[in-house]
Amino acid sequence: MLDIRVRFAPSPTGAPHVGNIRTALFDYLWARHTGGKFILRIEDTDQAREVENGLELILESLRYLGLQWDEGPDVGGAYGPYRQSERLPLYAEHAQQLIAKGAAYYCYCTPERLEQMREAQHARGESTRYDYRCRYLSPEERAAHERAGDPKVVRLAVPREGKTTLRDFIHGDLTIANENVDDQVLLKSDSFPTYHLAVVVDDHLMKISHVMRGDDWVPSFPKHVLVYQAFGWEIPLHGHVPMVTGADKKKLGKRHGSTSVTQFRDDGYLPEAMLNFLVRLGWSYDDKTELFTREQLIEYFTLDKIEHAPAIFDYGKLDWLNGYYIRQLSDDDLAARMLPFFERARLKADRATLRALAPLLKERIKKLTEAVAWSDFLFVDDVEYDPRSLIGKGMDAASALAALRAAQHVLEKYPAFDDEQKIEAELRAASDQLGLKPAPFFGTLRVAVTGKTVSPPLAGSLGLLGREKTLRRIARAVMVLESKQSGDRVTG
RNA sequence: GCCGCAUUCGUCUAGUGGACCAGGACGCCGCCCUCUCAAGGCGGAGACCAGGGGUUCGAAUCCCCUAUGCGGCACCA
Repeated sequence: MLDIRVRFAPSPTGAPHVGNIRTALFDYLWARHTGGKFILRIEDTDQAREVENGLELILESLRYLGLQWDEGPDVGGAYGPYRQSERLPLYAEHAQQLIAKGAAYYCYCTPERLEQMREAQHARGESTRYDYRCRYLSPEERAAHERAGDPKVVRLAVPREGKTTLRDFIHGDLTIANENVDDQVLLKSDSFPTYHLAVVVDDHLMKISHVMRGDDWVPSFPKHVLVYQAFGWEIPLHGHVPMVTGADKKKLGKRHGSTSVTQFRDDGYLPEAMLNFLVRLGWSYDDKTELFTREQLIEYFTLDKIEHAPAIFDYGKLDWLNGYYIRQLSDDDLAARMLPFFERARLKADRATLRALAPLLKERIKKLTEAVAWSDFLFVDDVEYDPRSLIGKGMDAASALAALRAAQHVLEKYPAFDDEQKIEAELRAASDQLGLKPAPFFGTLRVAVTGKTVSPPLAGSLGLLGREKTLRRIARAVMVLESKQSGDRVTG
């Protein structure tokens, strides 16, 4: 039985994208499912595109989702280093071997020349590709370039005939005619490898058993297969996972909304919801199950259930899932997870209050960020609102005033608001006595106390707000209505 | 332009020749519950399985063609 070793190999060019991280999830699940190893390798071979905190963003994203890696740049492992920029000699050496085997050659073409070449090809309506100029250089010409010290790259010598096939465990056999494959650069003039050399060398050296990557890599598989064959290496199992797209079916990008994993974290999405959502983009277990715990995913995940076609990232369904997982949280847990969002909003929310608030918000919020807007009235001195909203539908200023005074009477009797059920019952009775339906009665009280027309259940909210603030706010609302009434009389 | 991949309700998907006049979930609509908002319960609309040819007693499922969409065509990954 072969040792399962799968790797996630991002390049540190920015915050990891949900599409990429979905692939990482598949990698992780496959490793855990099989008892294999999940390896993190950093493909930092493009110095120009690298971002300073790129590595940190990758690690953060993986940690947020709990995709723990077994080998990687920070934890090491038997096949390191795990940063390609630290493996340069390896690539140079292997490029050398390919040249010796006649599978690759030095190319002295300048970027300017290549640019002109492509322009000309484009003008002629041809597909752009290297024109083989340096592939067939005479020994003399080659020596001249060497003597002149011209910068050079190493290019793969792709056969001009035949075709190359890759057995893909998601798509089946993929085949591309060699005549359509470019003589790709393998080693750049700055002595860094390109992706095409580095992946093959590293996947082989790191004994990777399964290569999973996005569908957008399909067109370049022949280059990799050819390199494997030139070395005489066994080709790992490959699977090209379908793309994750926006609603317009185009590759997910900034214009589609949030796309980076860390952004979702900051927007208040739970890792368990993200995990569940991401895995269902391109993978399913059966015809009924939508909800999966991490443990279940590890148990159920198999490669044969991966979808072939691209999937649209449905933000609405993610919200539903997130709401579902929030409802499953214990009050303590929810409180702990909400805390940072209140801190970020500069509200002095203490753990105990949040813990008591949790059951009230649990079934009302879809994201942790929403907790703040629902409950900020608890953590400020006073609330602002449009006085007109004190008067509900079917009410007038007089009835609203009566409702508030009745509430005042009821609430003043209680030294503490701890018996919510009893308070609610009494408020209801008071409302009844005034001949008001509960809706307008509680509505007026709600605005007076929370400043909102929508809030968590009132009795619970009053309990959390406390007697002093509650009564103060009601008294203020009474004054507002009184002055409004007298004002009405004066002007009317 | 060339090459490649894909195509089941709006969306994510189940489906691998008969159990499918196509099942589940999100969303949507209605009802119930209800102090607001949710959550929850119940019910409903929604896919001639991209189109056209075959193969077969029988096709969403196999083959061919077409269409459409997407992806790739760098000394980027």
